Amino acid sequence: MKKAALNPHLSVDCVIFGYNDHSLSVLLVDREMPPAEKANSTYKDLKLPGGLIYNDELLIDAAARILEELTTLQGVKLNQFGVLDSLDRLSNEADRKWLEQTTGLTIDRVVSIAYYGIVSMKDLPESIPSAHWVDINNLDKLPFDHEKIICEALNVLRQHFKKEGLIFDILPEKFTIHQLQSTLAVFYGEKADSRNFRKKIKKMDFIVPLEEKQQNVAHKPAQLYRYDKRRFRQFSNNRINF
Amino acid sequence: MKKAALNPHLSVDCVIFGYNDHSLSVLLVDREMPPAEKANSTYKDLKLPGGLIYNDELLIDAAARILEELTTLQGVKLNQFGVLDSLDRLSNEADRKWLEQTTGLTIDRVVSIAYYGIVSMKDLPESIPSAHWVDINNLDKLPFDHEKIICEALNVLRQHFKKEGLIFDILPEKFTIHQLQSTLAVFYGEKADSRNFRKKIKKMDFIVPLEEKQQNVAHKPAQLYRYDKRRFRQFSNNRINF
DNA sequence: CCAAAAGTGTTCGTTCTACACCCATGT
DNA sequence: ACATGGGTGTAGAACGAACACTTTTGG
Repeated sequence: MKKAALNPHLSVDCVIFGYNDHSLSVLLVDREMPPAEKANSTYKDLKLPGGLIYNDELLIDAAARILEELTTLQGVKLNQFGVLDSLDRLSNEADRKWLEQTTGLTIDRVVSIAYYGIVSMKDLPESIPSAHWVDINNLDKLPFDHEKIICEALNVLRQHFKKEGLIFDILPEKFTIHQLQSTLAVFYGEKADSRNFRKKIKKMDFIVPLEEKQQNVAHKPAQLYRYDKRRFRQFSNNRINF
Repeated sequence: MKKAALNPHLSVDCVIFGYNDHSLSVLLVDREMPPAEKANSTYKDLKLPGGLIYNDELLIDAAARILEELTTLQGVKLNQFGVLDSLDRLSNEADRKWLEQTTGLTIDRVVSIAYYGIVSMKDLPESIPSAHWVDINNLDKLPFDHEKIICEALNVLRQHFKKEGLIFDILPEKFTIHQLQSTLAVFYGEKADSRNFRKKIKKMDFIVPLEEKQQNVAHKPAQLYRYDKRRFRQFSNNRINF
């Protein structure tokens, strides 16, 4: 029930990372094209979820809305990380026609603002209609500059883990050091020495031990910790040492 | 001689830092307003140089063009660092009218992409018509969110010094360690121990000693160095230790 | 001979790295 | 009893911080 019009010059694109215990994927959506065009395209018909914004809409709200429309995902925390303004983004005639057909507008120039988000694939239904998880290491050719965007998103995301404590957004409220370490490992693709890792963590006073341990696990139950955002903001002079 | 139209939805803003041996300033331009409005405004009539882009223009080209139009500065290397999309950017009626009058367009929503640049004030004419250098520590109230933008620009700039070797863009091709250190000091507002600084620098093999020394200086002539971009890209695993 | 910046080493504390074994629990 | 992850300590290397004096040049 939007009153404002679509803005034919501004779009958003979303890079949604999905992780589980072992792998990291990106969410891509199907692009429907007229069959004639389909034959011509050198690309797979997968793209990042994205689209035009409304004139009375914040970019981040547009990103959330479009993500929901295309993938049904809700409540994903989105972070802006880039701007795409090259003049040849629509140089593929099929791409432009597709946009004009799906929006009903005349499109000449679209600048796109890029967002990324992270979700746990385990918390989601097995499959999402008209969307697909693609492993970060198996990306095929994608339309536009979408590969570059994804790569850039991953870099920014890793920085945000360090600078903004973003990792704690995707951990449960109570977590073990092991969980923290192996979640990080998924995003960095490597696992460091766990003794040294523990030493580091214990020095970070924004990671607070609870008076509580794991229960019902088939091994020595682990100490649980929580993340104290306030202490992080105050104390840390920026940049965690992960 | 542009054929394309102004894009009423997209603008750029430029934060141009000017430095000399001792201080760091930002370039602001006068904003002409009808006298009636002028009386109402709580702001000084200074703003960041910025304006709408043309539809066939890259954002960075627009930024360079607008910077030149408003300040006559040419050839400043510009770096994108932010996006401004809040809905109340034009909630000050005077601001919106000013935009509509100067562009001749109906303006409802403008998203702005922010760029920063750095120039040596010594290399420029004493005064620039209708523009002013304002010391970074003496910023008065500015329209919109321009104060926040400037602050953000400075943070990003400091990061780019470390991550992208940006500092070497503003040093002469042949420079001394002292020059490097005191230039950094202007942007960080502090100067560290020079013995330790030298030790650090000597370990960076992308800072290469030349077979050449200063001449005609009233003190022991200093070793000159150059910056080797290729070695920096290859070797440095990102982030100089300044 | 003075002013001005160049250049140089050592010590001490901190942090980083590499590395191997026993512990508590559920099945 | 075994499988699973939880949890611990130490030694050596690398790094960062603090610190003061001599050198070379031009004026």
